[in-house]
Amino acid sequence: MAVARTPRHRWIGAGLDALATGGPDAVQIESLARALGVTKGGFYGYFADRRALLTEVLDTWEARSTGEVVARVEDEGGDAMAKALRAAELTFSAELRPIDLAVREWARRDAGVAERLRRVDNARMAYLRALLGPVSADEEDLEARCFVAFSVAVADHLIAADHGALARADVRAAIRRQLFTPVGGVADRSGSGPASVPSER
Amino acid sequence: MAVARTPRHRWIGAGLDALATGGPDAVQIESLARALGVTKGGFYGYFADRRALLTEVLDTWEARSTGEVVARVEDEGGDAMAKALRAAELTFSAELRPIDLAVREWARRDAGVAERLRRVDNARMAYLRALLGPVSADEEDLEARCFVAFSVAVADHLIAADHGALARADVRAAIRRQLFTPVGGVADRSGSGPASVPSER
DNA sequence: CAACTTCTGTACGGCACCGTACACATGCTG
DNA sequence: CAGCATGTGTACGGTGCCGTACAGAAGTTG
Repeated sequence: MAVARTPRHRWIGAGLDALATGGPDAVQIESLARALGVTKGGFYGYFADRRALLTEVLDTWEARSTGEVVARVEDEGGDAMAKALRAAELTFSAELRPIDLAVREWARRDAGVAERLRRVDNARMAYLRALLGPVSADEEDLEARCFVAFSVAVADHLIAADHGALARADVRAAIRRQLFTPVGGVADRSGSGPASVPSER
Repeated sequence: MAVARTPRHRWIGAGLDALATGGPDAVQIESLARALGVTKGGFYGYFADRRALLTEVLDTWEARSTGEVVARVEDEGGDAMAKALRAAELTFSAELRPIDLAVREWARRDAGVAERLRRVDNARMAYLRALLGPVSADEEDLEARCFVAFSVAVADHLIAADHGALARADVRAAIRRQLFTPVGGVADRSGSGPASVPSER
């Protein structure tokens, strides 16, 4: 048996890279083959067609974004808050974030992708609720805090504006403090509190 | 002189539609021609090539997103707050928002587009600062409020999560109240206050 | 109405990608 | 080492899009 230089997972990995940098249209078989230093000869032994690859790429992203994150977090242990923070950190890591943004854009045009994203986002939002519940006044306040945290995390790399004398990290830190300030409490200005909006890893 | 059935602005309009729904890759000359019920025969009389069209599509978007918005706002009059709110409403209208999202994704891969987006976002952020300045404690608080408002507006249609018993509009309304609550003040729960995060038009 | 200007349809060559077919090489296995 | 299974390179036909060339239609102007 000839050894496989380019097994399934390498094609999927290359597909994830292409998706992250160029969107779904950039996931092209011949293009991936060039990136892998191969021709497309072996591709069709693993996948029926391009669509099948895209499905598996999404499967992999979904698994990494939920199951694997949960597994790593549970493995590392800690209290509920530490776990939720670590999960957010892993979810918006430098590797996963570009894929996340590409999937969001993709979901605007593909109902199937939108449904996957809904599942994943709901799972993530559940983590956030567990984290921010203790400091929130009621359900409405909790949802508002969660949605703000999620929105800032998603939009951070999509908004190009400057902030005068402040750096983007300063703005994120200020938002983070407000999100973790209990209702009626005084803002904790002491510095690096818990980070629901993770900085670059 | 034969009358032009398909003048410049119609090609640009079709290009904007394609950009909004499918991203820059979907702006294809023969595809636009089909959408216009024409062949590409006349296209190259107006534009040197596809790249030239994309440039003019971006020019048009930039003008509409800044200049035309300002012009309409100034024309309608009102105090500073009313003007800023109207500007936000126009900026995230149903026609402009999909283009806005497509441009943001595009900017991740194209430095020229990123530079345009930076100009536009800075102009928009200046409006927001004028609006939220009076209720903010200091520059950091102001930037945090502006960035939250901007992030929620951008990410609203990119996040697929549900909110339990609440509707997304409820969550947006709660965030809006907090953004407009002066420092140390009590949240105004009376209902429809000013809308920095515009609802669907 | 005739000549002219301008826009549009059609046809073409080139290129890139998809998916198929098949020959070949590579390294197990008896 | 012979035989075989499997992954890979190469070649091909089909399709869709880009950009060019040109002929003809449509409307304008004298």
